[in-house]
Amino acid sequence: MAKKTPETEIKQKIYLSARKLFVEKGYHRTSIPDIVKDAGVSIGAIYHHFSSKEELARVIHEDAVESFLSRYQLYVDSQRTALGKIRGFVELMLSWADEDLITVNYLLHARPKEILDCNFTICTAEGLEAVKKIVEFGQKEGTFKDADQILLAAFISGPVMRLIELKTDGIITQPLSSIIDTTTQLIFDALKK
Amino acid sequence: MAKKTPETEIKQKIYLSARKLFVEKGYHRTSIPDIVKDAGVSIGAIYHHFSSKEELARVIHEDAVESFLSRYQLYVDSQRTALGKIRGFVELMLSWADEDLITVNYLLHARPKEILDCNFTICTAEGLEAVKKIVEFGQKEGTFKDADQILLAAFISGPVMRLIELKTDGIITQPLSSIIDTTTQLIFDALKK
Amino acid sequence: MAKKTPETEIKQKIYLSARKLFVEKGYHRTSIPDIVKDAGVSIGAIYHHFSSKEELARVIHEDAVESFLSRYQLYVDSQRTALGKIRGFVELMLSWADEDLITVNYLLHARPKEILDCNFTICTAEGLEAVKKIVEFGQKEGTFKDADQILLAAFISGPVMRLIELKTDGIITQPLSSIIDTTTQLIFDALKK
Amino acid sequence: MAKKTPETEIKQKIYLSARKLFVEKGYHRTSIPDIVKDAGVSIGAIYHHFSSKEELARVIHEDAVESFLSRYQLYVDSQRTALGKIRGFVELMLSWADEDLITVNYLLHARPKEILDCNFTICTAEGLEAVKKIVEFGQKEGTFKDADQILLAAFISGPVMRLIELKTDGIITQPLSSIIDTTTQLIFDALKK
DNA sequence: AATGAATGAGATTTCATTCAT
DNA sequence: TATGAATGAAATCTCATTCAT
Repeated sequence: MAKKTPETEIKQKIYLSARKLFVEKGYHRTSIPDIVKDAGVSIGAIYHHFSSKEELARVIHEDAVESFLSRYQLYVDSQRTALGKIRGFVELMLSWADEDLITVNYLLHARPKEILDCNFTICTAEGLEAVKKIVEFGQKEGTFKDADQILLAAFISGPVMRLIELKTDGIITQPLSSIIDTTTQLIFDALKK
Repeated sequence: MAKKTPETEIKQKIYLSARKLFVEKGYHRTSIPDIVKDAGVSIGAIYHHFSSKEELARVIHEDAVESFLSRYQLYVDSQRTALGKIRGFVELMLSWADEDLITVNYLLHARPKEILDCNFTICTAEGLEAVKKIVEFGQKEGTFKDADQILLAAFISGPVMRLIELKTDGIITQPLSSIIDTTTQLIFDALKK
Repeated sequence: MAKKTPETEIKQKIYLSARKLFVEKGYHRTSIPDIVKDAGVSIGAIYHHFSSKEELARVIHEDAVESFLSRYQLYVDSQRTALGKIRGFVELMLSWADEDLITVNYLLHARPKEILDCNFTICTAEGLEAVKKIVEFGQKEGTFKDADQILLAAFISGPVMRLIELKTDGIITQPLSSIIDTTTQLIFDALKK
Repeated sequence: MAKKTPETEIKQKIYLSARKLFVEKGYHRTSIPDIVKDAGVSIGAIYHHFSSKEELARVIHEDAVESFLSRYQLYVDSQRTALGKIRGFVELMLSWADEDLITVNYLLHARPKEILDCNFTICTAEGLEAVKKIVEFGQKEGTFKDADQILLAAFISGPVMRLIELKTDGIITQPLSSIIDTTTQLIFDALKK
């Protein structure tokens, strides 16, 4: 498992409650007392383990990015064809969302702008780089269209993100893993020459 | 012009400053004093024109939805082919984003959950319905695949939303209207039989 | 009256309560709720008039310094002999302490170090300069000893400050103005050639 | 040596760091974590050796008083003339300040009001008594003026305290022991008949 | 003796909102 | 209409202290 888990049991409880509440209610509508209630710990314990509410959000976010990147290696880098890589990416995201919708949503929606003054769009940036690498590979392979890489990348991440959103909003009810194949095919249809 | 414009100059100033700040910093990080400063009006003026901060957000949001729907009629409903409707939708969104990125972002990102307790997911709901109508049309026409409508809809809205995000983040620098044709083509390639 | 008085009645109440409490209990043992209770105003009113507790202390302090300087002009600068200036200084401090022990104590004891990170020892600095000017004058006049100016200055301010402290602590019970003459004489005996 | 030194090395470290920080930043701005950092010990160690932060302050203070009193015996009580006693007091204070400015400042400035609810003005009280004894001696001897004893006492302690303050603030840079003679002479000039 | 995780009361400050003018 | 002084609930965070190890 690539997920970095916090050391102590209490730290873990704080971490999980905070992540859940941040996704459910948003960062700003989640107060420290909310986390205290949900995690069943004291205020002091939170500040003992995390220097501030903001730092708590940052740690959660960085863990999610790290988790994404290690899954990416497993599902995408290991594939040797463009189609395989697309399928890997789709499978990574959709099955991960089935398994841990909270973390995936945190990754997709924790808009740093909402939390921090300075933009550290590590999410957008890292996510984009990862997907652009797939596009580059497909173009070198000769499988993909020669259109702008960023545009093509939007056709990989865009539909996947949208599907996860629709699952979160309860509009899609079936497991996302049941539509991995179709999704992969549609993306491929869009990108292939 | 479909945009409902506030009546007085002061109300207009409040409206524009609030919308700008909500997009720039998020709803919760924008305080009434922030709006006072930016708009150069008094606290009293804000509460004279809007009953609460929440109502201010709701008015802005509803205007954006209304604006979207009237543009939808113009660009999409008027089209008589599935391809035409896709092109219309893409053109509507991308040229609108070029023209008024703030409003479009407000529409896409104002997550009601962040603002209100009760979900008034008018955005997601309305947006989804609109796009699903295109899918239905294309399937009736016999042009589109017979896959799940929601899945196909995700291939229309997903990439478009992603492109607007990338423009907002400064990763795409060219006008979005310059990629209307290619985007349309890629969506069509994904959906067509 | 040289004392700058705050504009509104409420601001005035906050100012006076804060000054009283800061002197009585010290800056750090005086909480905002303490001031709220004593002044009979709301928390919000305090923050409406003063940007922070620290600023409240700074304003009080600066007023006291300003008040000191204008009294100094009146009592000391107007005198044309060294003895007259010493008497003026002693009278200024001791009669002021009789009249407004709180302000004088604030001036003498508000150790900026207790309140702020950076030292802005305006009190010490201003006070010292004022007293050093008397010493310079007396040396030019030929009345005072030729010892180090700072040392001589310590014989003007030191006993006066000590007397005010003893009055504050309740060890001296008579009005300080009753010992102006003797105090002046003793200082003069120490400094004169 | 009259100074009661804490028994263990760790207790000593805590004691010295606390005293230094109390003087540097004031009692209230010094937190237990500050002492932990400065002394390089654990929280537990502090509470093992001292029952509370307040007790730590009290022990430091009482040590300083005790140290003062034993020095007083040595420097003042041993003298058999009023002039000798004044010189003894001045030497005691100024050379002690050169040697251990922190302790002396603690003695002079630790305003109990800042620390405790109940006044334990041991400093003011003990200090005053000591100096008043010199005045009594000088009056009995027939050397000193017949003015109020407290007033005369203020001319012994006031200038000395002021000089130490000026040294602490960096306004006096030379060693205070270099001005023992002049200071003695000036005090004597003020008090003598 | 020594540690440091855990506690929770209490501190300062913010900010949406009201209301007298 | 328009103003901004005033309110006070609620937010984040600090810190002296306890206690199991």
